[in-house]
Amino acid sequence: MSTHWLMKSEPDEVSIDDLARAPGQTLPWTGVRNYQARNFMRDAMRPGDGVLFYHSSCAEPGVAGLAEICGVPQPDTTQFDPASPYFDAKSSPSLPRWLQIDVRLCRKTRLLPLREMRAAPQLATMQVLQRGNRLSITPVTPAEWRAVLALLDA
DNA sequence: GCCAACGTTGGC
DNA sequence: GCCAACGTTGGC
Repeated sequence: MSTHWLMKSEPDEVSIDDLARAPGQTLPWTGVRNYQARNFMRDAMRPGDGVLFYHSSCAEPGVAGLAEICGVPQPDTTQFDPASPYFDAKSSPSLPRWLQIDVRLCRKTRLLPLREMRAAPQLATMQVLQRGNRLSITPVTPAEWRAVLALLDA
């Protein structure tokens, strides 16, 4: 069982500063529309799991902070909202297709750029760095987690 | 804006 | 169940 994760967010949508400003520095992680990522939430995430908060699709992609999983998965509210870009007409409240889970900020860090991550041999196994990776949630091994923390503190 | 990689859709 | 077409992701 994994206890660490990397979660991608587009800072134009939800940035590390948005998380820092949120009540309780906690936000529901909504908008996941990939079954593999959903299944991680449903089957493997536990309260207290460590999260690398990653900024993607932006000028400076990379890890922007440390967070943790809070609570248990719930139906993603955006799937039922016709005004939301994440609306899913094929889902229904009686049989929700997509899940959200609360994420709480532990600390904002320096931006650890993707470029620097790629250059670190001890991070070479990270799933997010593998060719063609598109998953918005990926498991992080304890060794990878420690290596990222070491780079952040360096 | 480009484009490689990958997931999803839908006809058969 | 196959698989071609299409849409999305996300770094560059």
